[in-house]
Amino acid sequence: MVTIRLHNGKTRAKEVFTPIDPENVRVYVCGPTVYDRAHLGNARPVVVFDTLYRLLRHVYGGKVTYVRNFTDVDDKINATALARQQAGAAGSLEALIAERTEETIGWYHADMDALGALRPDHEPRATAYVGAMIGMIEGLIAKGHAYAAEGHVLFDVRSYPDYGHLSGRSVDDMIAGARVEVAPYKRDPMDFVLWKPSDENLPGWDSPWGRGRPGWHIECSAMSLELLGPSFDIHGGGIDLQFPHHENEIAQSCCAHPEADFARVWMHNEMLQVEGKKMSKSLGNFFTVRDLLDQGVPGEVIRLVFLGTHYGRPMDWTAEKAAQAEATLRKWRALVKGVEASVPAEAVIEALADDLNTAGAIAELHALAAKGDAAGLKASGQLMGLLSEAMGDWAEAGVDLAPYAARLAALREVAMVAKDFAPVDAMKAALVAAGVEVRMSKAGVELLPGPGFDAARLEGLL
RNA sequence: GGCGGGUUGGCGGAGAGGUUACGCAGCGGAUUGCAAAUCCGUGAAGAUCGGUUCGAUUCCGAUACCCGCCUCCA
Repeated sequence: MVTIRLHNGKTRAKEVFTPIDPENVRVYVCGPTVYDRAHLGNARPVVVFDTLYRLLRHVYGGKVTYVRNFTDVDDKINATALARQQAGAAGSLEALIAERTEETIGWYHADMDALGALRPDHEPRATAYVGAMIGMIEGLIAKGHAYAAEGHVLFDVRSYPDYGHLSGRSVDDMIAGARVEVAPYKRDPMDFVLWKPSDENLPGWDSPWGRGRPGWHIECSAMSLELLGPSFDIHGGGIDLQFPHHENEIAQSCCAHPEADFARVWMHNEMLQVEGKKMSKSLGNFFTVRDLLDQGVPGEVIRLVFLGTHYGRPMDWTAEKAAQAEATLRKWRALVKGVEASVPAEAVIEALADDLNTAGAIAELHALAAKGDAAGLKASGQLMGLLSEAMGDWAEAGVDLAPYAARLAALREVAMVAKDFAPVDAMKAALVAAGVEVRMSKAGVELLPGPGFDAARLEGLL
């Protein structure tokens, strides 16, 4: 059995990973709020934890349960639906909200599929678990960890001494530096909402505290409990969620089930950056996965760029990296074409097992390519979600280049005798201009589609 | 202000207390009608200042700069 080591954010140390139940390794990752297209930053945790999922499945023989939720209760979704209704869209607010979340989930699936991310075993929607959330909130009130006030239910952070442990903060420090306005009904400024009232313009569910909707944090606590139980192995998400979201999840879940561990290992991916800054709408450096795909950047290329940097470090997205990744993948794809995958290389598995050292694993892929082990390269790449048949269409020419190769070879034969290479060079230049890589040797002529290949520009070359 | 992360060769980016990361680019060579591709070889590093050590880029401390969180942004 391969020893997996993971950096545990709870202990701030790299630890040997030992599953609670090797027959069912359980992972929960915070998924998207489905109000709009996923931006490139949203894709990083997807690729990171997809790679973890693939590794765990490889090591534990597929006995892994991976849950990633959809947050479909959110004020931004409500706002979109309300705006559509006010613009004259037909249907109830609930129906318009459902329409919005449905289309967004569809986009999300399409975009993440393009990155080679496997679908998780469960993708729960928060709206389907409101009953479980209400039950959990009732339990917290009964245990003295939460209180109702003015239609809200709040978590009492002072009732949980470990509050702040994950993010390394003390409640007193947080209050000192807090910039939030404190609602008058809070017992402590850091108390957070478990349930809040909804007016008639907002979706709501009946509860012991009146018609309302759940707070964000309780959603993940309830869904992980329902699908994975009170103790599970790994909880993942972006580092920006560490506080307050994950801190609050821990408080809720550990207070509701003090006998259990909740998540044993916490993994956080660092932020994706563009030009050295976090991607955000306010900075104007914002673009979606779909934008890149539409620009012709293949999902496989995006994935390889992501895997080039360790998940725990900030990663800068640049066009230069995309170009290099594309060139690398073209080379590898040419090498593994038509080859049957064997088994993933030991060195690749070792690298991945070392806290998901994907950059190290890529170095091993280069080593396999240099050795000419195409079968091992293919299998190893596929373990990392690369080099699959399904993702490879972008690297294909889409047209048969053989006739062009034959034509060029014929011109060359003539030129060799006539000592006039002008016609050969002219055709070669045209092919290169169309993005074709031209390889001539004693053995003959070989043509391959290269970066920026454009079949339309082959017109008239035969 | 509080908390956390980072600073590696021209660029990207890892591991390791002492031995080549790796990729791209560069340089030299083989090969080629010329190229491309490929192959062989090769130079180049660890923010600054201290400390521990026989030895640190790797451990510890300080300084500088960068980034993130503290706002339901992954």
